[in-house]
Amino acid sequence: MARAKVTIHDVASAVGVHPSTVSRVLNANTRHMVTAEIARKVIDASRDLGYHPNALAHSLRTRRSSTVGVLIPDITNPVFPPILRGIEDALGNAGYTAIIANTDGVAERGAVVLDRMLGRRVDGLILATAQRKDPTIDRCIAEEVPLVLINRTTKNEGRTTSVITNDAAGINLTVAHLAGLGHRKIAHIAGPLQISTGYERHRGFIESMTEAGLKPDPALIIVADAYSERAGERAALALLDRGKKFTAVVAGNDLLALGAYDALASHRLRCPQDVSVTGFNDMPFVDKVSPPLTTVRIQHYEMGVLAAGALLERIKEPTARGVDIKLEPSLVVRGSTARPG
Amino acid sequence: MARAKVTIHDVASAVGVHPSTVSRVLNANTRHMVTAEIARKVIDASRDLGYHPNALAHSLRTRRSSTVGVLIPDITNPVFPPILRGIEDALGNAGYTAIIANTDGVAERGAVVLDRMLGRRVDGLILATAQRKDPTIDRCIAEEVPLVLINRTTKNEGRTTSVITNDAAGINLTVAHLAGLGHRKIAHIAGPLQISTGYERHRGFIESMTEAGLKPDPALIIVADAYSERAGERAALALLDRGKKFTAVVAGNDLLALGAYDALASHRLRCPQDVSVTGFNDMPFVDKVSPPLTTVRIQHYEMGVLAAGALLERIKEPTARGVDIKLEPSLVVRGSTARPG
DNA sequence: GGCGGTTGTGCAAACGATTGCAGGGTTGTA
DNA sequence: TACAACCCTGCAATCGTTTGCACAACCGCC
Repeated sequence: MARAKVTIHDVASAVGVHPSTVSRVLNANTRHMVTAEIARKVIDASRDLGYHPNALAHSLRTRRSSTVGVLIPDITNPVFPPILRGIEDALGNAGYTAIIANTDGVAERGAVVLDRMLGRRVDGLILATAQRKDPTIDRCIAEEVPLVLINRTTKNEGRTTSVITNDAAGINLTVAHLAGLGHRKIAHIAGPLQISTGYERHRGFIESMTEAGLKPDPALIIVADAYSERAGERAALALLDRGKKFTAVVAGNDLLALGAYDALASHRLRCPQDVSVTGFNDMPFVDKVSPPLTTVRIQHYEMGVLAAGALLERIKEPTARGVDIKLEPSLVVRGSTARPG
Repeated sequence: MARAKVTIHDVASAVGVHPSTVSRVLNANTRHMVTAEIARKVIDASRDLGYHPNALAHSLRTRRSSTVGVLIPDITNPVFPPILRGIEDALGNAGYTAIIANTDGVAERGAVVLDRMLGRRVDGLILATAQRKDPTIDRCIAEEVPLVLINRTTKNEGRTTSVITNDAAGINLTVAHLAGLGHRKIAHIAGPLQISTGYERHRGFIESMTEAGLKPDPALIIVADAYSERAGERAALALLDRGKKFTAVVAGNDLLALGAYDALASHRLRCPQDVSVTGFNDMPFVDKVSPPLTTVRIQHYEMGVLAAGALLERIKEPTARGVDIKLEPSLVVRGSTARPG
């Protein structure tokens, strides 16, 4: 009842003190300024009246909203929920609230979403949408909003903080695994190269092949236009159309790998007997697909927690130089890779 | 630059008018109050200065935050992302922002999260966490916060609005399908009965069995203690332990079904040759598991959109009587069901 | 030319909190 | 007893908008 109404004034007049006194009592680090007895009365009264502080008024006055914005491409992509969960848990513990928005990877949508967040006076931002060259990021830097990039990073040297995976190392694990099984003709379905993960994994692929004593064949490398099953299927079909034989395909992420499954099936190729496939991310349920996907495990939840922590740091210390936290991935071998027929 | 600073006052003094005039210009439905020429000047100036309205101040004054809270059990459960996407898309179009929080289904966490949301003065709430008897809901009703339940509903007659699936009808589809294949000994792994989905699907199971001319056998019905894979596995194992034979199991949702997969496998039972399995929700990627899961498809995204729409209605018309929107599910037959051996 | 009716703008009080400053009361010391 | 040093509490301004009200200027009309 009446929750909408009771303010600090009501509590004040109930106790018979000035609103500022109530404020001081309710504020942990000014409470010592007021007599214990009055403090108790105030606390009792605010409980009895059902007082709940108005965060809006608080934020307006203090210029801190205890809110951070999180931009992701699409919550429907299974990589993100665990990351978000990590972010929310860590922020929640610190008394912060996350506002999440989907951009679908289109810059224009990102801009309006960003506007909305800045309008809400978020204290900081976590971006999972970074492109290697990214106007959204430039804008944030210009506006001096504390910023942390997650999962993907950008070209900006030292101007941002990021929490990412060692993508090249991850790909190296897959290539080494496949080479160890005896594969020599290994294809690569790369993610979009304007995204750091696509770029780095592609670079890692070429390096790892060379390292393994294999020549990366340009005819066996194709770049998908998005991180989605459909894009993966299209890319794999295009690869098959080229007619160049291969016994394994390293996909830029799990969705692309699942798309490749479909393409192979439509060509009556069996996985792993005819073609081995690897993914990247170890997103939920890829252990249950058929065949269970061999993939690179990244630390979703931890990335979220670390990113949130890093952001809170930056909010406290906005001038600190950006750091790059790089987590090491691991290989999870399942049923989608085998010796070449 | 300097975004933090420029306010309506700055724009006003730049143009040489009073702040209230600027406010009127920037507010679509008061703009007609001011001369076209001045309006143009104000608009130009606010663009040039890079003015962005402070949503906090706006909300404080108008008592509308254009924000709604969304409570879900766990974003990591794949049913929710599509629902959330629907909610966010619909809210976004209306200029509203969603704040999402996970409760893990524990009432206490729900209470603190709710506090936080009310503190932020959300204009309304969407709950996907409803229990059949739910203190959170009672509190919302008491506080007169516009409320919409999604996916799960509650006992409160007519006091709430909800957007749910016809759960009993969905289960009926699976039972009819299995009965049609020739199954007679059909088991049921129910979801928690304090949740409406668990309750309704359980009720639907019993009805459908009777309808199909089969006697529901209490020894073949077990209630899982959560909607999770592990709970599904435990329940299925317990069922197997009872030693009573069955040739099909109707699971309360997809996660329980996947857990049942594991339990069957550990008993060297093949699906669907030895035991058929059905799920509920048709969550993403269950078409890719092995065997592809026969399940009940619900309209995730649409539920989200409808719930958001209904909430916006209620915000506009808070006294309107609650309605219950019930969406019809459909059966998707895949590889996990077959004629009994 | 005076008068009622628009029209457009300014004024100032909100919205609900926080906080620097001032003042009244108490205590301790000389 | 007087004075300095505290310790509490109240006062009032402020955060950035919105909005009811007052008021001045203008219009047309008789």
